Amino acid sequence: MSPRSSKQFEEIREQSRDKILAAAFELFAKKGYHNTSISQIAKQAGVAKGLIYNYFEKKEDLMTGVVMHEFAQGDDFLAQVMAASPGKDRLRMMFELSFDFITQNIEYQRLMGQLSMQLNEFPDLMEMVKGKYQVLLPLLTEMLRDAGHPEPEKESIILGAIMDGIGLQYIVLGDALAIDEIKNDIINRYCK
Amino acid sequence: MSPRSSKQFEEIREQSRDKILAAAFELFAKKGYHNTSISQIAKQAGVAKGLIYNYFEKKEDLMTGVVMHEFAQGDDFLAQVMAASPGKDRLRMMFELSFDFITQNIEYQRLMGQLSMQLNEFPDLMEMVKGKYQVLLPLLTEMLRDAGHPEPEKESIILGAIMDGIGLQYIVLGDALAIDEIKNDIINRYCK
Amino acid sequence: MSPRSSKQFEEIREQSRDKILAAAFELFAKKGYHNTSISQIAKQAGVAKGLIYNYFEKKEDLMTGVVMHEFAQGDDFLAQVMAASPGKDRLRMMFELSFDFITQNIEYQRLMGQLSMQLNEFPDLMEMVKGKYQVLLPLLTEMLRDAGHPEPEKESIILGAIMDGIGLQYIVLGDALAIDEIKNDIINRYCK
Amino acid sequence: MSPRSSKQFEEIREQSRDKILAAAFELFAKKGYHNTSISQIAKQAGVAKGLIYNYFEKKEDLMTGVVMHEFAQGDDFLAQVMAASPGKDRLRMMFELSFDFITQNIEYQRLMGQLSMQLNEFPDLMEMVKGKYQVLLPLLTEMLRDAGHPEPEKESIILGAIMDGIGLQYIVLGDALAIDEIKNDIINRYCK
DNA sequence: GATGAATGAGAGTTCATTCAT
DNA sequence: TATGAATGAACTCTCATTCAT
Repeated sequence: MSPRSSKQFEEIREQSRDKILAAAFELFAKKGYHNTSISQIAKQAGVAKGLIYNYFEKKEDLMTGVVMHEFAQGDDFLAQVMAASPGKDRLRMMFELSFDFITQNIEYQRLMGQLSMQLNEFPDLMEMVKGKYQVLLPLLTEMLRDAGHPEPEKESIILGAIMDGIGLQYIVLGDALAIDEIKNDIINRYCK
Repeated sequence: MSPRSSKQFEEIREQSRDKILAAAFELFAKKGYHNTSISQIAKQAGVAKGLIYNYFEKKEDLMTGVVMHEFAQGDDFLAQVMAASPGKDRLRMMFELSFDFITQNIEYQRLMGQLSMQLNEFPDLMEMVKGKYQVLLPLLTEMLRDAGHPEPEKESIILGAIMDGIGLQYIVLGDALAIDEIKNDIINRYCK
Repeated sequence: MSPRSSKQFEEIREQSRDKILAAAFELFAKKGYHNTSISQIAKQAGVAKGLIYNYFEKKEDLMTGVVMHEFAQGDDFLAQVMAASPGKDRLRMMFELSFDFITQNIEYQRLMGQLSMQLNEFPDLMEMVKGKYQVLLPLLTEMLRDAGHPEPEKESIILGAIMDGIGLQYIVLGDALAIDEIKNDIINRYCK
Repeated sequence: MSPRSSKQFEEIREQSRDKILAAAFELFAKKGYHNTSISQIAKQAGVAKGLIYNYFEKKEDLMTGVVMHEFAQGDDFLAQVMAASPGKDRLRMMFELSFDFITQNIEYQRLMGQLSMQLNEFPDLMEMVKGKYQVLLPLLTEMLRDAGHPEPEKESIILGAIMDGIGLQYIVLGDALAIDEIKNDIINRYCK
């Protein structure tokens, strides 16, 4: 009957929090934020409705939590890209991983897409998303410069738009979009 | 005394329907479909809540109605593009109008963006949107061919993605996106 | 362009009123009073919704109108019974017509049934229905007396209950009720 | 501190459910199903409107719940009848209890009456009501046979109709129906 | 007499949030 | 920490009724 150590509590908290975030992510992405109820998230997470409010003050905070959690995993993505040697190799690696991501994490895409269209609803996230763009764009510029592109500043903007546009179209068209051919085309263009 | 003629009734109906559609469009775009209530639309349109149901069976039908109404105006866009002489001129015209549209009809962009992220919620519109893409892509291919591009099929897909991506980024970043420079860059690339 | 005579107006009024009453009767009986909307009645009657309010102040009055109209036709029923010669013949005629009525006018039965269960909702009709009972019961007593029954007062009450009960059961059970056998049994009992 | 045990929850649930059912029963019987709103039931039960939907998915299910609850109590009635010794005594007991029931549970009568007139609206209940009839009729036949009636099959049908008819008339006429005299008459007829 | 667009109160229902345990 | 019963505001949708024509 000894009281649990604060470390044990911490672990329990983290486990519950993760279960809730995972459930929320899946449901928000699949059915949309407004079509997902707290009850459904609780059921999916296997916890009681009330518990969610121990970790998140409002439903909106759940969305914020989910997005931040997913963003954190975006760092893995970046790390993998950066692990490749600078130049065309790294650029190719970036494309490979990006196209894999687009096709395999369509849930994530959809969630971010919803978010982007409704950023005024989630003011906390607005800055975070904008910041993400401001961070990624220079990295992309650098990759292009390393790969020998003559106008890396201009090109990075265009390339960023291309990748966003492909993600968007994949959400809408699904496999009706010949994404493998597009991928090859893009790699040929930028990595010779 | 005598009842209104059916033509009179038709006019009245059209006016009311238009008021409702305009209000719904504005609110759906600004606040999102689920964040917009029928009451708000009614108030914005200056009609009673119940009247909306004389024209649209369900809230979902309002969304469908709005999108179809906006799509119809997309035909004007196309007509203007086609009015330019084939070749680089037409391509340039397309870019000019597209960038104008992106910056001036951000409401429309936002509505379409939301729709794309939530297409499974509006099955009627799903097909319409896909169909739109299938129609526009070949036109774009043709314009590129007329403009002397060596690989118009491949390029049209990339160009489509670019334009979608720019629209998406403009929604998120707003004027933080240097859209005029992008426009000039694009025009230089494709129209020499 | 001569003004219509008041007699012509009267005819038009009566036609419209009858169409409305017929539609209301059918729908009230089939779907129930509360499940029938004025719009549905108007459509079924082939008139505009507003016209109904030229003839009936409120929806409730429509119910009253329908019931009174149907009651009036109950007089035909009575007349037919009375046309038979007094005694067992008349009683038999009453049974024949009653059972025919039960099986053929189930709509009417259902309407009256609803009404009976909800009389407090239609105070105007309350007295009318009670009055009907007070009128029919003595007639039944008389028929039984003419047919030679030893205790016609008591028996008429029982017989009235029997007929009401059979009607009720027929509404619920439909053809699962062996109504022909019951009819024969009853006729044997009362008409030797 | 610690959450309530599931047994505690169950008790709470049962109490609330009963309050709601009791309120719904009273209001449905008095004012009719369609004239009773969920708000009124909630107020009468002393709970919030939303709570009702923790226990019943739809308003229709409330009706089903009410009827099943009342039916269950009908078993008590049967048990009491069966407690009397077979033969005329049991039959007399059945009459005594039935007439008591008719005059004392007019709410129940009215509810069942409404239900019968609107069975197509409650398909779940339809079968239950028919089943009830199929069960009770043979019991009645048996009682008549035990009481020495020469034609118990035929008579049970007539007797069932009589009792139904009396109940119906009592709903409509109330105390204008000389129900005590009828009761004595019936008992004299069937129990010598 | 006849039309149907318009109104708005009120219905059934959902759901984020609270709270006693 | 964890539970789920309870709340009530807000939602979508219906419909009796009105009224200008």
